[in-house]
This record gives sequence, C-alpha cells and structure tokens, in this order.
Amino acid sequence: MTVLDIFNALYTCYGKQHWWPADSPFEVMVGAILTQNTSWSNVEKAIGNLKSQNLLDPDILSRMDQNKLGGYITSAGYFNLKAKRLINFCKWYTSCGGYEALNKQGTGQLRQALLSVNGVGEETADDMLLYAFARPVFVIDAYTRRIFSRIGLVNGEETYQDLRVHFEESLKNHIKQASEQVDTFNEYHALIVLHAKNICQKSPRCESCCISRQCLRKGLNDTQ
DNA sequence: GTCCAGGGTTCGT
DNA sequence: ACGAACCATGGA
Repeated sequence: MTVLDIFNALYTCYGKQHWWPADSPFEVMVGAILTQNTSWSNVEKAIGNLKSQNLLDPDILSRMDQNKLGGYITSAGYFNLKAKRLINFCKWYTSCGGYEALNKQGTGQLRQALLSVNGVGEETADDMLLYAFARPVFVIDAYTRRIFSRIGLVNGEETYQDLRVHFEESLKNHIKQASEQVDTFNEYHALIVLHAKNICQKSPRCESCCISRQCLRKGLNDTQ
C-alpha cells in the first residue's frame, strides 16, 4: 500500500474533481483565504456577492473599507478577520505587480513571499501555489494527516513541511513530468477532501475515517 | 442544542 | 516548540 495506490483507489472511486472551482487565479486566492476553517458552500455565497457587485478585483478590494467588505462576506464566517486579511493580501498582491510578476518567482521563493503576508499560513500558501500558480506542491490539511496516520503511512506527529515533502517525493518517484505532478497533486488533495467529507459527516468524531472502506474496494483491488 | 467546516494569529508556557 | 483562546456563519 503506497501513496500512489491510495491516489489510484480514490481516483477510481470518485473520478476527476476539477478543482479549484474559480474563473481566475485571483479568485482562487480569494477563495483560499475565505475558506479557512469554513465550509466551501458558505464561501461560494461570499464570492458570489463580490462578483455580482464587481468587487472581485485586487485593486478594488485593496482600497475597500473593512466593514463594508465584511458585509459582503458574512456568510464565510470570521468576516471581520477575513475582510482585514483580504484587504491586506490585496495590498500586497498589487504592490508586488500582480499575478504575472509573482509568477516569475521560483516556487520556494514564492512560498516564502506568500507566507510573509499576514493571514496566509502554510496550507493557504500551498493552495495558492498549486491551484493559482500551478506549481507541483502537495497541500496538507487535517484530513490528510488523520487519514494517512490511520492507514499507517505516517505517524501523524510530523510537521506540515515534513508531510508535504514526503507526499511530494513519494509521488515524484512515479511521476516525472512536472505538469503531470501538478495535475496529480491537484486531484489528490481534492479527492482527500471529498472522501473525508463523505465519511466524516456520517460518523461522529470521524472514528471510521479510514481509506479502506467499501466505496474504495474497487479501486484498491485494481492496484493491489 | 451540539458539532464541525477546504486555518491563522497571538499569547502563554 | 507546543497548546489554547480567539475569530463567526450555516448546515447537519
């Protein structure tokens, strides 16, 4: 049972997920901040409000009043905090010269730059690197740590960076093309979130949150 | 009514 | 380096 086996099982079971649902890289980044510790359905309403008001633009958001912006994103929760983070992020984004300028940086350098922005932590930065900048970065979240420690592929005590590098290296051994790495990391994180959602919502405290369930037997039989 | 969601920061120890 | 409180809405 390897990291690649699990991916193949999940992909066979659920199919392609087409993440990140957004019309532009900038929309991905806004969504990454808004979805912090928040369900995506609540974020969609907030982004819909911004779009309908033609506010989904870095120059506009960077100059918006915090309370006014909070009124458009209440559904995403933590609206005071997230309004501040969005404005702060957009000020940084525009001052850096926007997407084209940022995309000229190497992945490691761009990660450090994103992490330096208040309100952008490790997972949010990697969401942006993978889904907005198409860099071969594996996003780690609480689901990944929980599911894979139950399988026994990790012990669960690793730091975020240790886990990210471990998943990236295990998959890069089998996938040489950078563009295919991006595609695989893209689908893998989406599949983990989907699978955890399917299992955890039916089971208190996620006690049965393990990958080997009947919904995956078909995929696992193909790869074992 | 309780629990959790596609986390991060700040402030203790 | 690690833990805990804080942020706040909406669906199950």
